[in-house]
Amino acid sequence: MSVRSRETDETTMLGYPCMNRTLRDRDIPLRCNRDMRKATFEERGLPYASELAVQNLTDLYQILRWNLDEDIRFYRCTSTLVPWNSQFDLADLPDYDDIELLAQRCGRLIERHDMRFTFHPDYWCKLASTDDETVRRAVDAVEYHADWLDLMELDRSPYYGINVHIGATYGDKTATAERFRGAVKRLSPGARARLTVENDDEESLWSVPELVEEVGDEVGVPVVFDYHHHSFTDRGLPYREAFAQAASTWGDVRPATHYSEPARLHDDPDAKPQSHSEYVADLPEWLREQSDVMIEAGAKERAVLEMQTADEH
DNA sequence: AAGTGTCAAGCATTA
DNA sequence: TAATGCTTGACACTT
Repeated sequence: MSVRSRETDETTMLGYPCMNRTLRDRDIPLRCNRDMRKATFEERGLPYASELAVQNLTDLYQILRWNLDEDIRFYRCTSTLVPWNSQFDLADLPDYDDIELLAQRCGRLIERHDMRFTFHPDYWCKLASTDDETVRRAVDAVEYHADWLDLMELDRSPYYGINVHIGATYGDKTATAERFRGAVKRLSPGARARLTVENDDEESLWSVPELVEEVGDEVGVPVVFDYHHHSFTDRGLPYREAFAQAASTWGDVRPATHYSEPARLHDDPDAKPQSHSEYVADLPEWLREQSDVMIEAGAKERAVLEMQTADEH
C-alpha cells in the first residue's frame, strides 16, 4: 500500500501545479505540457500527438526527479500530458509501448519515494451540465485522466486524485447536485475512485458544506478544501471548521488541500479578489499538519522553495 | 528575435 | 442575441 493515511504519516507535503519555471527556463527546457492547436491536430494527427506525449512523459520524469532532489513530494500534473486525448484511445498512439514504459517509470518513482501526484481537469469539464453531450465529454475527460494514472500503475485512490469543480448552478442547485451525482455513478470504478471535488471561488457557486452534504456524504467523493476559495463561499463557517468538514469526506486517506493568498494583498491592490499572489506568507500550521497542501502561487515551484527555506529559520 | 492575436472544450454576465 | 471573461501558456503568424 503506497497511499499514506492520516493516522500513519503526519509528514507535511507541499506541492505546486503544472509548470516548473526553473526547469522551463533552462537552455534545454523541461516541460510536460506540450500542446497543439486544433488545426495542427487535424493536419498532423495521432503521430504528432504521440510524439508530444513521449516528450511530455520523458520530461515529467525529470521534473519529478528535480522535485525529489528539492524535497518537493507533491505535484499536480498538467492535463495536456497527452494532448487531444479526448479524440483517441491511448492504445491508438503509434508510440504506445514507449509511452507505457515512460509512464510506468514515472509511477515507480512516485511510489518508491512516497510522492503524491494529482490532476485537475480544466473548467470546461462540467460533470453537472444540463447538456448531455457536455456531460459525456466531461465523463470522458475524467476517464482519460484515470487511464494515465492506470498506465502509471498508481493506486485507484483519491490520494492520486482527479480534482474537479462543479463550477455552475444552472439556476437550480438541488437539480445540479443530483446531475453531478448521476455523472459520478457513470464513471468507471477506476475513475470514480480517484475523483475529488473542490469548493468554488464565487459566492453563488459551491461551498464546502454544500459539497460535503450533496456530494461527499451522498456518493463518497472527497472534498478538496481550498483555503482562498473559502473566503468567497464561507457560509459563516470558520476556516478550520470548513476544513474539518471537508476532511471528514476523505476516510482514511490524508486529505489534499489548496492554499493561496490574494494578489491584492501582496502584489497589486487593483487585482481581482480571486487572483493569486506570486508568493505566500501565512500558511496556517493547522492546515499543514492535517493535509498535503498544493500551493497555488504565481511563482509556482519557487514559492514552495521559499517556504522550505523559511522553515529552516 | 520579438511581439501579437488566438486558441477544443462551458458558463455566467454584459452589452 | 451576441460578445466577453475566466486562468494561463503556448502556438502560429507578423514584423
